[in-house]
Amino acid sequence: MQPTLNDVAREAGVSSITVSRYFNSPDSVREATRVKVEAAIEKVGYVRNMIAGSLASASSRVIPVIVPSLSNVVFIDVIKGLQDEFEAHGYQLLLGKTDYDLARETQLIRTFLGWSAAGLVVTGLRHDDATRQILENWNQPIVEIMELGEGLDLNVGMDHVAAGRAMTEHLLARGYRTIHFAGAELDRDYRAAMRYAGHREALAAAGIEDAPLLDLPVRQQMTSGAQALERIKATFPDCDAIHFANDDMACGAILAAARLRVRIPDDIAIAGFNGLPIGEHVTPRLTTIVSPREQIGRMAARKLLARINGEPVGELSHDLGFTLRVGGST
Amino acid sequence: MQPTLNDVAREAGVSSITVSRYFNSPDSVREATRVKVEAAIEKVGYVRNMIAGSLASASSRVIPVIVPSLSNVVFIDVIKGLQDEFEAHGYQLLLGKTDYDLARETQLIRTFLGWSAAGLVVTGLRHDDATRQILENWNQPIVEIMELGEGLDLNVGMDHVAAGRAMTEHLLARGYRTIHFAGAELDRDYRAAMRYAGHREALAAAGIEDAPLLDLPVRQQMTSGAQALERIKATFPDCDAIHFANDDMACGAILAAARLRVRIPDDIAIAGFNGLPIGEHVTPRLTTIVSPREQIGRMAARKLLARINGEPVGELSHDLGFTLRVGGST
DNA sequence: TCACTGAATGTTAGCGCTACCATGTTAGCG
DNA sequence: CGCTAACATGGTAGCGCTAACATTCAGTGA
Repeated sequence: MQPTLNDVAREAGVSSITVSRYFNSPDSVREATRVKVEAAIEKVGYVRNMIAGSLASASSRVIPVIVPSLSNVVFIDVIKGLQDEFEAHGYQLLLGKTDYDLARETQLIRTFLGWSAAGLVVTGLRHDDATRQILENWNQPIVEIMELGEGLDLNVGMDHVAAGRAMTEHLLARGYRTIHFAGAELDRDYRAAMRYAGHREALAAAGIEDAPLLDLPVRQQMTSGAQALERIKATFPDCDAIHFANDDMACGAILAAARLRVRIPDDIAIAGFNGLPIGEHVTPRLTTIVSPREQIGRMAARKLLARINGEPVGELSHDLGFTLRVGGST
Repeated sequence: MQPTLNDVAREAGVSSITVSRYFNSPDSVREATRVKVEAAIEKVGYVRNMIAGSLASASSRVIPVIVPSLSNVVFIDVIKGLQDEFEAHGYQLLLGKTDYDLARETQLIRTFLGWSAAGLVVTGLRHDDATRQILENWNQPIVEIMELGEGLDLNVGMDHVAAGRAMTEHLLARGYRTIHFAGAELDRDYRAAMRYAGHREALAAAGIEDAPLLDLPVRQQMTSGAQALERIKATFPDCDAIHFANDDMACGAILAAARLRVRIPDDIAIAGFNGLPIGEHVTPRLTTIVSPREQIGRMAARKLLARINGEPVGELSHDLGFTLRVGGST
């Protein structure tokens, strides 16, 4: 049997609540007591029982993080940022994955509420009515991440419509006119669809009404990218640029270009989104939009922790922006 | 306030323990009762309080997973496998990261024990004495993943020495003789160092005693790869093959080859390790060893769950093997 | 010296659930 | 129809901790 607070208390010659305070509000125990307690903890080999503490205080130092997928580097980077901040502040990250299924999201959130979580991080602003209802009645802080807008509580992300617009404005400024947008399963990856919307806006602003879209079924992103390039080249010989939904596809296209006898950017320019390292290593370098993935995680964690600790959080919605990184591919 | 088991019980006209049984051993409640309980749960909007349940039963459906890093795709894939299996069986994954620091590992494990975890997944077989002592006294199942050997309890992974040997045997069979091994921070990435040991074995077996090693400080893996190629080409003009510690570095080298005026494989052959998708997209295709990352996660989870449920687990140590995938780079 | 104050510590009563044992209920059988 | 066995359900205690209030203690000024 593991030793309990009482064992420590007996050993230290104090009451158990004093030991509890030693952990939870160290400033409220005297130096001399602290020393005794520390010695006793060491001696009996005490390990805090988080479960009991959470039950008694009706809140646990656990924060569920719900993401749609773990196959996408984007979410990995976000998780990294979250995990770093949480761990540094003594909070544990509980990982949930929806596979882009809103019903699954509801189910996960239900389960997680049973953990008396201190807060919640959830991807996106689109939820089930059921999810929305549960969360509106839950009185712990929530951060919705990735995109920007009117949310349930806190919100950290970037403007995907603006990002799509910015990239297409760049392509137009470079003189490209017949710009195709290529993505994979845009119905589930609705943030990519938002970038496509921005893309259309930019084209419309330049007087171009036609915004051809190639929406492939996902297999493997790089393969889809290569396939997209091949398909567009064959079908639309006058296409002069492809705006890809992400860097993986874009790099897949660049890497396949030699084989397909396409010169980049002379025959077709290629643009991506995310700013993954690989974009810096292909030839020519990929023009892309660097998304603040890890920062989103960090900032989301910080806001959540601030809210939990009753500190000011500033603006409810936090835009972390993005950067256009121009390479040789456009 | 959230409704409790008692509220459900009152509503259903049964006792709270019956509702508890409805959740924990559904087979032991009568059909008629089950229906009443279900209706009551629905009516009051009951959500199970996992914390209270875990305290009472002294075990929670939580499984801590400890990995050294989240920046490495390898661990991401493993986590994906683990998460899939755990989630399907109603277990939650608690994520911990050591940053390759064994003392941090001890600390994390201590914290996690306070969660009355049902089991534990930890990376590698090398641990602190403190960690070892804690875990030996802990009577819940443990899986050590990635490498193979005599462990604390269960063990799922692959043989890294054999993998290194296999690749170098392939290179030797292709006729390469002056083979350099290039890695990054091999002291912390000791599994890569094991592959280097296998590499040396293969060379020795072929009567080659010299096994030059380039161990770079990590910056970004692809960049290090490019750098390694550049450095080796400049310093060792007669080197005819580089055996890289991983695919990222190897692909970094392949992508930098044109710029460095190195023809692959004619001037220098390139080999990697892991079997990442990108290896299939570079030109020439990367020769690599496909590691069973996601399977390691799945198998580890399955063994752990089997042990938790008192089912047979088979061999304590499970070798998931590896495959040599030959591309044009060798 | 004593009342007075604020800081430090203690007492008590649960948090919501499940283990354990006790009791009731049903079906099967001679 | 009574008896038994198997099944279904209930009562009670307690998991290890913390919230809330109660008490003690040290230090202060009159």
